[in-house]
Amino acid sequence: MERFNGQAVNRSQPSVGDNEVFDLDSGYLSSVRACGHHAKQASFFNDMIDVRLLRTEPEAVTAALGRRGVTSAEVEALIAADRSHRELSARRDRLRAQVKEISRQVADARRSADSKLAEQLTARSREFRSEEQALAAEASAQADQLQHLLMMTPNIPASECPEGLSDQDNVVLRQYPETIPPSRECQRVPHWEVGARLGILDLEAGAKMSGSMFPLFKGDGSAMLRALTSFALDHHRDAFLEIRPPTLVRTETMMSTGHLPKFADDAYHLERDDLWAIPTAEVPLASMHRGEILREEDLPELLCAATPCFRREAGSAGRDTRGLLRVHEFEKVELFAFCTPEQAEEVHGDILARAELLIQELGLAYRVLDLCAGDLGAASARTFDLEVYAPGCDRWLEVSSISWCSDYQARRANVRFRSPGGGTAFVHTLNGSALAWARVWAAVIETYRQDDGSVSIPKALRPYMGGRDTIS
RNA sequence: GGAGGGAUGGCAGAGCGGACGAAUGCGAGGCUCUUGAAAAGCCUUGGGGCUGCGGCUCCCGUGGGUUCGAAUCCCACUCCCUCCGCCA
Repeated sequence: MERFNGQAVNRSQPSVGDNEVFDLDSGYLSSVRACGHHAKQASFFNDMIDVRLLRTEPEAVTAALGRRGVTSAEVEALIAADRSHRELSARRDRLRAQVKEISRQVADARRSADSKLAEQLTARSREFRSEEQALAAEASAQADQLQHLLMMTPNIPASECPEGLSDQDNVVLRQYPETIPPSRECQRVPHWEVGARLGILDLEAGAKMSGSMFPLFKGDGSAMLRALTSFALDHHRDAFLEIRPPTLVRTETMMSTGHLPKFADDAYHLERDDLWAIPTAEVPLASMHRGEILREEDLPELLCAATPCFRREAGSAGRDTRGLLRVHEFEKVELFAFCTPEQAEEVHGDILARAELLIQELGLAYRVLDLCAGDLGAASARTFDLEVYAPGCDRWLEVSSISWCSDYQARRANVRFRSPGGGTAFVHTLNGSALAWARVWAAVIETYRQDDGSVSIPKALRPYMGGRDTIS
């Protein structure tokens, strides 16, 4: 599928899940494949991992989710809720069937003018009905409970994910350049100082308007942000369709990507209109085909969007508060794909390659991390992070996170495709930033700082900044 | 903000109280015919749960109500569309 991989970088990318997607027995796998045909009932059965897997392979699911820190008690609660829900609805259905049968008899009795019998039957039916209603209420409460548990459960990690429960266990796959050259004296100034001195970053002004961690860029600082966006969009234009989505979205839209219900505290919510400010363009893009059945020949569908991103950063108070290390609002170019399960590995590699290539063209040092099972985002089955090195603050800054979400989001958003055989199956979704600008901006400013205090503009950006080569 | 209209299977669209899980058309799959293709004809074509694997049953935006019986009647909610007003 070279057609969507115009700029192959080195092909030594890691293997992102071979065909044995989950490292379990083949029965498990075939059940993964076989159960793509039941996405109709939007209420319970298309959320997160497949409920059927829970029934058929409870140990495998428990083990797989255990790798990312879900306790077996939690999985058991899920299984119990499912069982209880099925029992209740089966009983309810049996009662409904009886009511139905009786009403048929009523019709007969009426026809044969047997009003006494009709009377009796009616009375019995009423009893059944009230019993049915009680049971229906129970069943629906149980359904809500199951639904809730399902929505809270994260995706099953790919077997290739490194073991581990925290970011300590992430694996550095490679570094570029292999050995980071020692930074020169002039590079050892943090970007907030460089930015302030050159008048291109005014954190105080941003704080005045909106509070701390809302940066304000000025002059060439702002221009460089625009340049980065144009540079990236042009870069991906060969294969990715540019989208400018809304940045305020509904609750369902946030649910689909796995950002809700569990992580509500991380997002900005507009209470009056019940809309959420997107934390990433992945959110609206994943809902672009909500409820649709795509044609297999249209896959992979590759999308690209530049949007602002909003994050409350709750729970990280006091950490990384300097400069642009952690901000509430930043701009980002996001790549997103809908594809078949078979295409996913290649698309994942392609997005990673594109993000890497951008960093290389910007002349920044970076490394690629393979996130361990415990550090994955809720929706992801496998994630690679890209971190650029910022010599001024002497830190690695995460500027991209490239995730394969298998069918987790597709299930929640109910996005399927029809294969030539006629059947439907959930698509796979992938996303990755290419790239998140605030931190890239910081790394560029620090890396390109010169002895005289000016900052030279990376060659790749000069065409987008009127051909100039220096910010001074 | 105001006034209307609508939500049914992959899509379009009928059904307006009793055999409707749902007509019809299109699409899709299979078969026949053909050197092949087209055309034509025949058949199949939503999903869940239970099951003694022969079936049974539930689901017509969501939730309530009326009724012996609801896709069909009533109420509420959600979403979509049209028109008017206001505004970039």
